[in-house]
Amino acid sequence: MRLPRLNTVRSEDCLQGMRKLPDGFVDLVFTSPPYADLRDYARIRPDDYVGWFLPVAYEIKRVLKRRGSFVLNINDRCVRKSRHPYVFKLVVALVEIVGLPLIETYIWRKPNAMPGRYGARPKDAFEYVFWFGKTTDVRFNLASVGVPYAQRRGPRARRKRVEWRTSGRRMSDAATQRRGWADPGNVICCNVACGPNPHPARMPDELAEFFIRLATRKGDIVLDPFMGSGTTARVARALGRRFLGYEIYPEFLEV
Amino acid sequence: MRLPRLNTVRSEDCLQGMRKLPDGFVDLVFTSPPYADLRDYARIRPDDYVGWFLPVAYEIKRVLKRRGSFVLNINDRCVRKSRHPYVFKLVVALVEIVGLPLIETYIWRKPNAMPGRYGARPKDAFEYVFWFGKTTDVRFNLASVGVPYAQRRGPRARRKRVEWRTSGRRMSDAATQRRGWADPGNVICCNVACGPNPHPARMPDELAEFFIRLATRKGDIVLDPFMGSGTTARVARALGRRFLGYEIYPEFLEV
DNA sequence: CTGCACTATGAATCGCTAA
DNA sequence: GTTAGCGATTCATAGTGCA
Repeated sequence: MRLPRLNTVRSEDCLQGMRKLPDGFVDLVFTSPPYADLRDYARIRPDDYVGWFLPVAYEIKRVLKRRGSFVLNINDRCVRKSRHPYVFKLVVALVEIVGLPLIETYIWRKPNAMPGRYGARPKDAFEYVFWFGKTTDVRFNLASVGVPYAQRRGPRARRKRVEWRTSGRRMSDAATQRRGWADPGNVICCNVACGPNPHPARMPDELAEFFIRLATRKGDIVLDPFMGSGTTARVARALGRRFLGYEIYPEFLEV
Repeated sequence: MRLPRLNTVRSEDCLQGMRKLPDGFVDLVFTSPPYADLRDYARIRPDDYVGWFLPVAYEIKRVLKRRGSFVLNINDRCVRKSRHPYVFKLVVALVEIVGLPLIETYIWRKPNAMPGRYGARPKDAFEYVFWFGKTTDVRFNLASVGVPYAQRRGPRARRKRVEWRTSGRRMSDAATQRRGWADPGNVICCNVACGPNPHPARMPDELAEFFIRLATRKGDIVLDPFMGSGTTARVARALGRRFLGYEIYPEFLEV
C-alpha cells in the first residue's frame, strides 16, 4: 500500500482518501465537518446527517492509533423554530454504534458571536467540540494548555462601589505551588475568526491549537477529513506536527 | 378535580402529584432532577435514566399551557473513563418520543467549578440547560434578562449589584447603554453556590431567576417537580410568580 | 472602610481493596 | 464476575477576622 505524502492537502473525497490509509496510522483526527443544511456546496439534510457521517466515522476509527483521538467541532441548527437533535443523535450513534467512547465534551464559547437574527432567540454563543477516543486510554497532555491562576482583582481599588472583591487564592497546597498552572476546564473561550476569507466557516487558530496541543506530541500525525480553509494544516505545521488533509472542493485549497 | 393550593411545596412524588393537575395549568416547568448515579437518596443508573424520566416528561407536557416551557438543568457523568451519553439520549427521546420541541440549548458556565482531580480530564466547568416548549410558540421575553437587576437581600445589609454576565465581564458597553439591554446569548455565567447548605446540589438563585424571567410574566405559575433546596420556589415568589413544587425527600423541605 | 490572610466547600473521577 | 467504599487530587469563590 502506497502511503500518501504527508503535509499535503489532497483534493479528494475524504472517504476515498482515508481508505488508502493503513490501520492505526493517525494520532489525531481534528475536524469541523459541514454542518447540516447550512452550506450550498454540501447540503446535508439534518435528518440525513447521521447516516451521511457514519461511514466517515468508521474510517476515522480504523485509521486511528490505539491511543489516538477524534475531535469533532459541530453545531446544531434550527428547523421550523426548534433545534433539530441531529447533533445529539450523532453523538449517541458514534458512542453506541461505531464504538467510539466519548472522552470529554468541550464547549467553544464565542464572545464575539453574531447577534441572533430571529426575534425571540438568543444569539448562538457556543459550539460543541466532542472528544472521542479510539479507546478510553487517549493521550491527554493537560499541562500543554494550562492557564495562569485567577488574579486577585484590583489591588488599586478603582474607587468603584463594592465590585472589586479580594478573592484570596489559596496557594498553601504544595502541589499547586509546584505546578504553576491551572486546569482550563472544558469551556474554551475563543473568538470567531473573521476578516477576508474564502471559506464561509473558518475555524479559529486558537481552537485548533488547543486540541492539537492537548492530544498530540511533536511529530505526530494530524488528519482533517474536511479541511476547509486549512486551519488544521496551518496550525499543525506551526506546532511541529505532521498533517494530512482532504478537501473535495478545490476552491478552498490554499496550502 | 380539586386543585392543590398554590405557593406550597408538597412532600409527594412528583408523578403522583402532577397527575392531580388539570391539562394546560402551568406556564413554566423549571427543574433540575437528580442526576444519574450521583445521589445516594435517588440512585438512577445512567442506562435507566431515560426510562425513568419519560413518564415524568409526559406529565410535564400535559400540564403545560399551550405557550408554556419546560426548562431542564442536567449534566452527564463519567462511567469507566468516558462520558455516558444518557443526557443526549434523553434530549432525543424528549423531542422524538414525547414530542417536546427543543427551543434552545443553554450552557451554564461555572467559573468556580471544582477542579478535575486526576490526570486525563479537565474540570467540569458547565452544565446543560435545555429549553423545551409544549409548542414552538413559547413565551420568550428576551428583554427581561437584558436588563441589569438588583439582588441580594441577605442577612448582611451589604447590597451588591449583580448583572447577567456572559463572558465574565459585565454587560455595560455601548450597545447595552443604547438599547437598554443586550442579548445575553445562550451561555450563562453563574457561580456555583457555596457555603453551608442542607442540600448537596443547590441551584444558584441567578440561574433560576434568568429562566423564570425569560419564560414567564408576573402571576404565572411555575412548577418544579424536583424541588430540592427550594431555589425555584424562593425565586418565583421573589419575582411575583406563583409556584407549585414536589419534593419526595422531606429532609429538604424548608419552605 | 480597605487590604490582607486564612478557611470552608462545591451535581467529581480514578484506582484500589474488600465483600 | 460485580459492586460498594475509601483516599488522593485541586481551584475559584464567599466568609470571617485582624491591622
